[in-house]
Amino acid sequence: MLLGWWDTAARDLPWRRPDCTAWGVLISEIMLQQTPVSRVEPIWHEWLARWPVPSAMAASSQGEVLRMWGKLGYPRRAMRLHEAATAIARDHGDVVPSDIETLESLPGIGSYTARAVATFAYGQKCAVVDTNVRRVVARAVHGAGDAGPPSTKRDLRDVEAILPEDQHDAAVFSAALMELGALICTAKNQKCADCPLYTECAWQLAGRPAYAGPEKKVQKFAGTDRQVRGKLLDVLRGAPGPVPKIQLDVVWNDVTQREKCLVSLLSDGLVEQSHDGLFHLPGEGIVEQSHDSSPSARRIVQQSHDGLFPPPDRGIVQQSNKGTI
DNA sequence: CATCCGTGGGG
DNA sequence: TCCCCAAGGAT
Repeated sequence: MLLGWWDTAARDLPWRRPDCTAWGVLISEIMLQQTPVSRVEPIWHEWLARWPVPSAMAASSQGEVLRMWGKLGYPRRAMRLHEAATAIARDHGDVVPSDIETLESLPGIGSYTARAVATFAYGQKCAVVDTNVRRVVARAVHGAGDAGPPSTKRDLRDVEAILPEDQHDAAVFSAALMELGALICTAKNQKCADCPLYTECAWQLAGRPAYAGPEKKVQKFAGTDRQVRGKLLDVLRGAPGPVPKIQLDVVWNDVTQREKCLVSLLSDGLVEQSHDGLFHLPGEGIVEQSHDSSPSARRIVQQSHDGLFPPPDRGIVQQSNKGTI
């Protein structure tokens, strides 16, 4: 069945190897949220080499993490992972927690990721429900063409109901369910002929009826704030240091949307503005050696002016380093 | 519960 | 070309 198929068909991914730490598993799970394996794998290796333990990442700036994140997308994931690393180092002895409740209390870790870490890093027996699993269950168990809208409670119950008794088997089963959804029981162009569940799949036995549920909405991207934010952040990622606002202005014509997105990036902590008016990744502002008695003290250079942002009538964001008026 | 949050590759 | 995603989470 599924366990046998796993032994022969599972991909040899680095975060599945026996010597991979729970920290390595956690990083992979965060990166794999909405991002394909092929793009995650090389970055994952770089991250593990650079930050072998959570405290190592906690010691780096957020900007450094964002740079290493590169273009994996949804950079808030990187910010939250940095936050989580800080909390793990500070509150959990630099050890990734193993219980679902504690994991879920960490930023960026929801139901899926908490259960994935508990299962794949610690071998626990618990339901792991992602979009692949929901689709496999919808077909193999319910005979539907695809999963309907998520229903956390019901989805969890469905998977718990089919989990093997044995703890180790259950963990492998969970991984196999996801792998089946990723390789065979895909959303489109599914490879039923190669499926280990072919003879018992409810969908197959029912003649593979088309999906009947509510239509799934496809998110637009072109022209959205998401695209604009991506362009703005890409400028800062590509620059070695703080940049003047004019370099951000050129990436998008619509001034209103551009300003709105810049403000939202500042609000999200993905971008910072120095007192000299330049924009930079978080933690990468201009610093100078302090003249304080304490040798390690550093501070952001401050220039005299009336405030970070100019009065509303002069626009949203300060453009020069001359201060207001 | 619906919407928002990036990105690059495949059909 | 354009459309549709690909191992979610937070609000």
